[in-house]
Amino acid sequence: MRLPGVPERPGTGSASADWSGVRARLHDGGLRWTPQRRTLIDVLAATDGHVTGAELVERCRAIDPTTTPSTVYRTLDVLEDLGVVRHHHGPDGREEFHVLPEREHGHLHCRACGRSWEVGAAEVAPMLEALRRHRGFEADISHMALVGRCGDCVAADDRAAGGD
Amino acid sequence: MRLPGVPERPGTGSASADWSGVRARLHDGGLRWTPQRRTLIDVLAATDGHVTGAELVERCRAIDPTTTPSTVYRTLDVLEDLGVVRHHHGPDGREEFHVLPEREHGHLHCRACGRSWEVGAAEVAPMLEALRRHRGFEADISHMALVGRCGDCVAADDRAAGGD
DNA sequence: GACTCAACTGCAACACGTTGCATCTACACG
DNA sequence: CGTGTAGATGCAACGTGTTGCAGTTGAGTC
Ligand SMILES: [Mn+2]
Ligand SMILES: [Mn+2]
Ligand SMILES: [Zn+2]
Ligand SMILES: [Zn+2]
Repeated sequence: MRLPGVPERPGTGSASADWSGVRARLHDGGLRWTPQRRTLIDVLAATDGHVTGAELVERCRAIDPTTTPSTVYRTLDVLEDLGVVRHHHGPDGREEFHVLPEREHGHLHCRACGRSWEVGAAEVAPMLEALRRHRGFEADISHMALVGRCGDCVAADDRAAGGD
Repeated sequence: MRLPGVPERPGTGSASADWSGVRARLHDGGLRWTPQRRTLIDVLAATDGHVTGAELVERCRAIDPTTTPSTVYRTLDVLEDLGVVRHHHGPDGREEFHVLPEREHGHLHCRACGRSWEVGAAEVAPMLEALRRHRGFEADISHMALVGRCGDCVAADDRAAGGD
């Protein structure tokens, strides 16, 4: 029973999602609902797109200054088991989390300009399908992060180097 | 003029390679040949396949106990610029180095059993080619690491779960 | 062999997580 | 509403790198 004065700000937060369900799913697994976990869920609900682990710790501390990194990272592990978040690693190996991805996707990171893009499952499916057929290997698309140079940076380099 | 008593153990070390050339190429770039760099080169020359950064630091310390991590990591950066080593990141984001890869390749890591495999450039070329055509993105194959479950572990899971 | 100076090193501090362990607490049950 | 207990927390120590800076050194030049 939602009060009229407290709109849920639909469209904000990731996917206007079933955060309510998380508590129930924790209980179903014999896990617990704690103040620390609620803090992190609040942060995640207000987050869109990709965010680093360190950034999540910082945002939790903004709500509750007593927040401890180990608790946040352990809770993120739990939430990933639940499928609520997914992580991959940036070019330097640091963790990046995606909250409730609507569609499964991999990641592209440009070393030159630092920007990143999502790449839909369909776009990489042929290769992953080939890996499964040839080797039986089932790759985790969400964890995939390709590093390289984006079109803009390649063009810029070409202009600087070979240009006539 | 190699002495008979000090065989080079051909086949050991990576690619029985042109380590001699490294010193010259450093000089060409205005860089220096130091005892610390020689230690790391000695370690790399005796290494086959993939090895973590931490492991390299440890092996340098075995030769020279005064070895400092920052020097090793900075030298690895230099050597990667020279193309002597390549690195990627394991499932946990830690660095793994490959010494003088004979052929360019990506990496497969099984989350369940921890084993890993190389995947030849040809095997992933179609997808990377598609990325280049559609987006202009040039992915670095050597840095690619796909995480998932290998054929053996998938089969084992299937047997445990669905098996009749 | 001495001079010079950019490249290099070592150190200390930091960033990002992870782990072991003692303590605490959510919550199922009576 | 108490009690018991498995699950969760907080802390301290650790692992893996990275960075700023002051001091050192490789190697080109005379
Ligand atoms: Mn990297
Ligand atoms: Mn990972
Ligand atoms: Zn770019
Ligand atoms: Zn496996």
